[in-house]
Amino acid sequence: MGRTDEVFAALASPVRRDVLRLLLDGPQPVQRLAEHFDMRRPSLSEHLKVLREAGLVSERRQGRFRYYSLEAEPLRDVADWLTPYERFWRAKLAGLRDLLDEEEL
Amino acid sequence: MGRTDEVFAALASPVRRDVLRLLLDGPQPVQRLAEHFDMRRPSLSEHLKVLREAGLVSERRQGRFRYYSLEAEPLRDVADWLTPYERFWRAKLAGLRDLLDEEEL
DNA sequence: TTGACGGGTAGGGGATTTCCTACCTATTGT
DNA sequence: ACAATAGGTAGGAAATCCCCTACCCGTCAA
Repeated sequence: MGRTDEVFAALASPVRRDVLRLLLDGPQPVQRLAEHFDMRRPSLSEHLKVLREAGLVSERRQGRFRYYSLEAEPLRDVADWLTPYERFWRAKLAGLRDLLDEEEL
Repeated sequence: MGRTDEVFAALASPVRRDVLRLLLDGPQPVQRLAEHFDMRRPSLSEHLKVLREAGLVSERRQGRFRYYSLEAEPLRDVADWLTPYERFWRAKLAGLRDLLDEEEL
């Protein structure tokens, strides 16, 4: 599994996407993140592990707390992957779909 | 599972992302798509089903062929989801550039 | 020092994924 | 009409995912 694969796989879970959204407000300890989820803490720990291994979060230990921070850089891969499709949904919005269809066949 | 969930889940598979990439060249029958994958056709059919249910492809029957087309519009959800993170990876890049500039001194 | 707290790991169970082979339908060419 | 072709569905096996409980370590406070 390449790194981009891991990033897309990590984003496949709504829980993990929610974690990233929460981290937009800044680094937070696990407990605070856990308040937002209806699951036991070890399960959240595993989600954090997936995010860590995809490079999407980092942790900083401080006393008995572990602050998790957003690492958005791998998301650039997603944005880059998305680029070639952009013109297609823009075309759709502009009502140019018929034109595209003619081009295609 | 909401629609955005389905889209992210569909993109989690490298095979399905490859299918979308192939469809950038225009609608194609299943056979032609299958040439690019090391798997039996029914397995590919199931991947196509996942893409269909996520709204990422559509099919048009013509004779005994089924032409699959890219439907990029749901990808806009992904792009929208990405937006709030953009400034973070830009910040990171700027930081790296600053570091490099310092080193160059 | 001892308990409580923050948070990770181990291991298991059920659900889901992903591949397979076998089979089915619809269309086309002979 | 019949065989071949395009491609979907059925059902099963293996792997993976996601949640759980039980347990572990490190840190802080009494």
